[in-house]
Amino acid sequence: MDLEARLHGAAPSEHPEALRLWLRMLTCTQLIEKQVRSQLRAQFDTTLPRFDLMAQLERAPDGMKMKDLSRRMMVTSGNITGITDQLVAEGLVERMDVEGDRRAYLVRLTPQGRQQFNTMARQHEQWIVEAFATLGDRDISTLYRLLGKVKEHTQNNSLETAE
Amino acid sequence: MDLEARLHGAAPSEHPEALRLWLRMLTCTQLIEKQVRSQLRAQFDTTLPRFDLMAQLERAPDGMKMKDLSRRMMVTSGNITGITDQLVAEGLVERMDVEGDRRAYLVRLTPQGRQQFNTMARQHEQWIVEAFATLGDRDISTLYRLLGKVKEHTQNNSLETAE
DNA sequence: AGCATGTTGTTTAGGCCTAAACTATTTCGG
DNA sequence: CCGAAATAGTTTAGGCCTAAACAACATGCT
Repeated sequence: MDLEARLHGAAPSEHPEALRLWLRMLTCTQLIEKQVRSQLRAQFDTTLPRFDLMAQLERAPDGMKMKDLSRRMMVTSGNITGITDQLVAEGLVERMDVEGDRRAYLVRLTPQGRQQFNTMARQHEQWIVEAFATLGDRDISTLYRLLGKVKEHTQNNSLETAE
Repeated sequence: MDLEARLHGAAPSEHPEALRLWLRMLTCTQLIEKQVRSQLRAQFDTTLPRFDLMAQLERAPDGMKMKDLSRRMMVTSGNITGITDQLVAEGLVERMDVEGDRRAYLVRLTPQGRQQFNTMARQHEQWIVEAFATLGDRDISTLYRLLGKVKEHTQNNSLETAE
């Protein structure tokens, strides 16, 4: 039922708190994400990656290059190719040539895609608000601030190790 | 580069804080998880799901039924079948008949599997400690407590909607 | 006992995701 | 200008994950 009982059976550890926190964080995101995926599927017959890609495009009315989508979504280019293909087939998104660079495409929402995304985004926000409804404004901003530190630290760290 | 700029372009929302928090939380877990996956691959030539399954078994010296693994890891039975097959092929895990129930198996670590897991678990803990190294003990326990509220709330909620 | 119902694990089809190899194009140094 | 290196996107092979259908077995009711 629960991921949070996973490790450190044999080796007595010096920092069990960080590990417990990590497992709890993972459990939370998985629970919420499962909810969101299941609702997207049930109510809109779509998937989270498709929704996420459309969410990126919604903020770029003139379209985005696939490479930029890949960077923003933190996934490989090959992955973007696949998701885009499907959204194109569903008529929600279109590839446009980039003048001045015959390698690249601009991807943008079709009017139908934009309309459908807006409907989904309203629902999506409700699901998320409900997921955190147990927390007060103060708790939410505390969480946001602390996770900000973790995010900065991890991003800097992965730059180092990637070098 | 960053998921945290995803939604609410058109519809002015009433609770943007929860949404921002969610996107940041997702970014954090994805960054850390990518690190862990990449290290598991580089250092031990294995994957996170395999590691997670072994972590479950490490705490159950007499083995676990596949259904219990499925519940604990919050994934489908079919998924457990696949991961177990691979670990069996690698000699890290074994299926044993359950006396009194000819449908089920007990899965447990082989001695080799247990040894390899302990080595990996020590490294894994280090990676996690480093991921949260920017936070003090007090921040960690605050995060842990607040996420505990989210976890309880979401678990209760999913029970309701599943009924 | 006998049958309906539920449970355990497997299989299948399909989507997501990656790393690595590949194609086509652009850019840049000389 | 020309060749080398970099970049954009695609393809491929393979692992993860799900939902749904299925086979084998267990349980419980009458």
